[in-house]
Amino acid sequence: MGDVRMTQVTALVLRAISAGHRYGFDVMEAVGLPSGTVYPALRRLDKGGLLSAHWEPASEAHADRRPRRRIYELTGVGRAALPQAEAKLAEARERLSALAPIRSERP
Amino acid sequence: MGDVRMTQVTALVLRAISAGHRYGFDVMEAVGLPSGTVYPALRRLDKGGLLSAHWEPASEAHADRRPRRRIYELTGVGRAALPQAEAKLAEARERLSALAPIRSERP
DNA sequence: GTAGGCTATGTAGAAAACTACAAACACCGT
DNA sequence: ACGGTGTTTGTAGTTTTCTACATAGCCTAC
Repeated sequence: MGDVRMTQVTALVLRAISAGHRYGFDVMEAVGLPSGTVYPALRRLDKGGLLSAHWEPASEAHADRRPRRRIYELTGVGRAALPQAEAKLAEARERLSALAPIRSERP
Repeated sequence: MGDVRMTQVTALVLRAISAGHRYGFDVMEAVGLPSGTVYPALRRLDKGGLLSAHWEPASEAHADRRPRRRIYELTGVGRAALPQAEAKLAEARERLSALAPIRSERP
């Protein structure tokens, strides 16, 4: 339950979960990042207490004819961290769109 | 002159230089990233041959009453890499704004 | 029965990015 | 002479992210 650094990736993953994307592969597709980035981020958020995780019942996987998924849900702490995540994303969005005008030197 | 990986940060720095922000501190302000991120990125771009660097003449710094600046310019290779950089930034912008809708399962 | 194609989770090792600091120069105030 | 503010460049050490796999379940086709 150490504290989690709110990076761009963790913010994206947290938002994806809050939007209803409940397992790793789905989050990967939603945010467009590879498994080697998403799964470690999910684990950090889990260990940090912002997410809780459990394996779906084998019956569901069997009914859908696919491997079992690991289901993530927002915790209270995770929900409380959402505004901070959105702030981080807004900050990043600004960085990408806005480029400060060139300072005129020695006018 | 090894090849440089086009990351979000290197793309931002490259764009800042192409927009006329010619030294490290200026790039830092333009892109809103700390020195510990920007200076290593500048060095990678320099070593990769996308930028060329030189110290401004001491006379200019003295005239403006400040420490000397290290001036960066786009090389031909750097200019050629700009579209790739913009593509990377567009990709990142999309990731931040768009969140894929939730897949309905077992309809 | 094994090869191939999805789905799904995961890891090892390298590269990059972040935090926190250091250092130097120029000035101003006391 | 010293501390403070501002500009500019930089580094050390840690954490995060990326690339490139690996593994496994479940299915279809050969």
